[in-house]
Amino acid sequence: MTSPEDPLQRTATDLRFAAFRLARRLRSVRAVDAMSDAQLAVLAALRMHGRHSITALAERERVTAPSMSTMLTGLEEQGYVVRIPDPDDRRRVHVEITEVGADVVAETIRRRDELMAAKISAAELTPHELEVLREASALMRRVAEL
Amino acid sequence: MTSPEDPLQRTATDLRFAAFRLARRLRSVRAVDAMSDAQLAVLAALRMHGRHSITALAERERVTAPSMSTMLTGLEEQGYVVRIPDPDDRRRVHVEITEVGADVVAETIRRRDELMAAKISAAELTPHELEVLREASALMRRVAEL
DNA sequence: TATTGTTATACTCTATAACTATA
DNA sequence: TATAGTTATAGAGTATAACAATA
Repeated sequence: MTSPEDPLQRTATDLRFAAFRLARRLRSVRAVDAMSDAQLAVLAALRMHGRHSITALAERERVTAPSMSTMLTGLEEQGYVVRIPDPDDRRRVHVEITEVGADVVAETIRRRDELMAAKISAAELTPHELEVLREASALMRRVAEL
Repeated sequence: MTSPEDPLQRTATDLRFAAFRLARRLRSVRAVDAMSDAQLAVLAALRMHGRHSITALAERERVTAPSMSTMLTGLEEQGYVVRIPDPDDRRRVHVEITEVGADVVAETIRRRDELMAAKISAAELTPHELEVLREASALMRRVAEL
């Protein structure tokens, strides 16, 4: 067990709070107003990791296959993804992001990075503080993957 | 404008990505399975900032008043909040978190901190790296508030 | 008239259960 | 039989429009 005074536990609490705050603030920035977080997360996964079967995509996003299926129908109707039948296994479907879909993700990321950069700039950090944030980013990714 | 090689812009991108990753991973931890992120956010706001009018709470959570009203009805039925009529202005209602509601928030935070601490521990960080995360947490909060 | 909150209605995201098609 | 995906149905959270009560 860890006590509240344990530096590790204190760091955990601080980091949990800070990451939530920052993520929440950034999440409100979108390229397309009508796009939900759930839809954006699916597009981002497809853009980063390439085509997925419905089942694989559902597992990655931690939703059920029927939920993913209906969400994909919506994304497909809006032209952000395409369903591609698998020629070797006719039960399967590959889902791929379209150019338009990828553009929406790229533009959203661009706007979020822009906001993030504006905030960091406004904070007038010292070179040391900037370096701390850089190092911490890498550590946070490492910690999150465990 | 900033270029992609700009250290500030690079830090912004790294930090945006890391904060999202970490927050997403933590968000999946709950004290009560049936509780949604939206409900938890409302309870956390009430616990941290005290009683709110419906309008004020809707603004804080960036949803419309009707959305907040229906969500509160659900939370009230589950015993997590109470509506208290304002004696001086009979249009207004104050929303307050109950002890049960506060316990749910506290337990959720406890579990998330526990997970966070376990991950940091598993990462076997050096004292320097731990200190970097601590400093960065404070900087991130400062940046997020701007 | 303006403000505070609710009700009516509709759409999306989520789930579970039941189904179809294919392996 | 098992697997991949869809359809049917229901509940929660979101919105806008229309409304009631009060200031």
